[in-house]
Amino acid sequence: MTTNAAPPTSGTDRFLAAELAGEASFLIARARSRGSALANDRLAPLGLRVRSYSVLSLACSGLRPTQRELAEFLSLDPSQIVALVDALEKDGQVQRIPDPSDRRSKLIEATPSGAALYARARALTCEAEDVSLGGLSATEKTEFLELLNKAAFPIG
Amino acid sequence: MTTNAAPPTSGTDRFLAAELAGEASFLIARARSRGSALANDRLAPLGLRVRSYSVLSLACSGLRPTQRELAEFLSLDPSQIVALVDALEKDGQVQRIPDPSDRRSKLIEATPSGAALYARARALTCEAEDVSLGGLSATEKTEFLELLNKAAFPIG
DNA sequence: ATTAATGGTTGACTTAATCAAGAATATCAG
DNA sequence: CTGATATTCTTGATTAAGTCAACCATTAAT
Repeated sequence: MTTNAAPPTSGTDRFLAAELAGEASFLIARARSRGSALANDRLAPLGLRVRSYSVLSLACSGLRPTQRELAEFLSLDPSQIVALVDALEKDGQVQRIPDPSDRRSKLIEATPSGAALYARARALTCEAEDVSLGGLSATEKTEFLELLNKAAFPIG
Repeated sequence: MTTNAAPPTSGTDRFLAAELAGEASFLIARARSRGSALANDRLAPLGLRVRSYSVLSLACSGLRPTQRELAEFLSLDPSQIVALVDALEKDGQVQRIPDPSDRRSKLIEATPSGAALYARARALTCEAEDVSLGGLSATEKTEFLELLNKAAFPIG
């Protein structure tokens, strides 16, 4: 038996001492990488990814977003929304509905099938979130979400 | 004058009521998108991006990481590290040093030029972080970083 | 000494991000 | 109303990022 007193953490723990480990951009990138990998794994059986899931989620919100609004809210390029909605629409989960007040824009709404899919997907992403944030207590989790919200929506 | 009592926030604020707005994966994705866009803009004049910056940062840490360690710590594929180190090395900011204890692996260390570049880059990313997390008070910021750390490094 | 495992590298391939331009519609100035 | 300007969605091109399998050199295990 070697002098193996260290717990089986990770092997790169010594880099926690580096300046980088204190920078938000790095920590967010790493948290996102882990979290979205988890969520994507769980969503895969449903034919969804975190991206398409987020579009489906807003399509299910009853708020009838336009594609432009989806792009802004999700921090994506409008052309990316086109591709995401195309895929969901071809799959019958979502519909493009002509905006009565502006014939340029299209309202994105979930079909019944899409709503059912979302219900299942939502359970999976919540599960993934629980795993992903497993290191946080319940109160820490809510505090974290609150601060994340402020970071994600600066002025608003 | 229309009944425009709402402050000029964003135009998509109504989606804050959607379920999605309470999910960590979405909030993290959005925070990262905003944050890394800010950081990339500031780093661009130095010929860096957040990715290459993070490699340079660890190369400047004095911890002499191997490429494998960089990949693990940064949640990147080893082949991505190759490309990042290639670019930094060709630019003279970083060196591949043969690991005396394992001739397979290479230790990544910053050159003096790389260290100088990092000093300037670090100032810019800190500045970007201040802007990015401008919605948080000082205490909230430290609390946020602490929670982010727990989310980014679950067990460790 | 053979076998298996690891670290770096390359190449192929898929997905994501960025950007410019076009068609349809809406808004605004005069 | 008319012409100029802006907006929405769309397409296409281009670059960056992520994923994966295979290879060589080396190390570790049997």
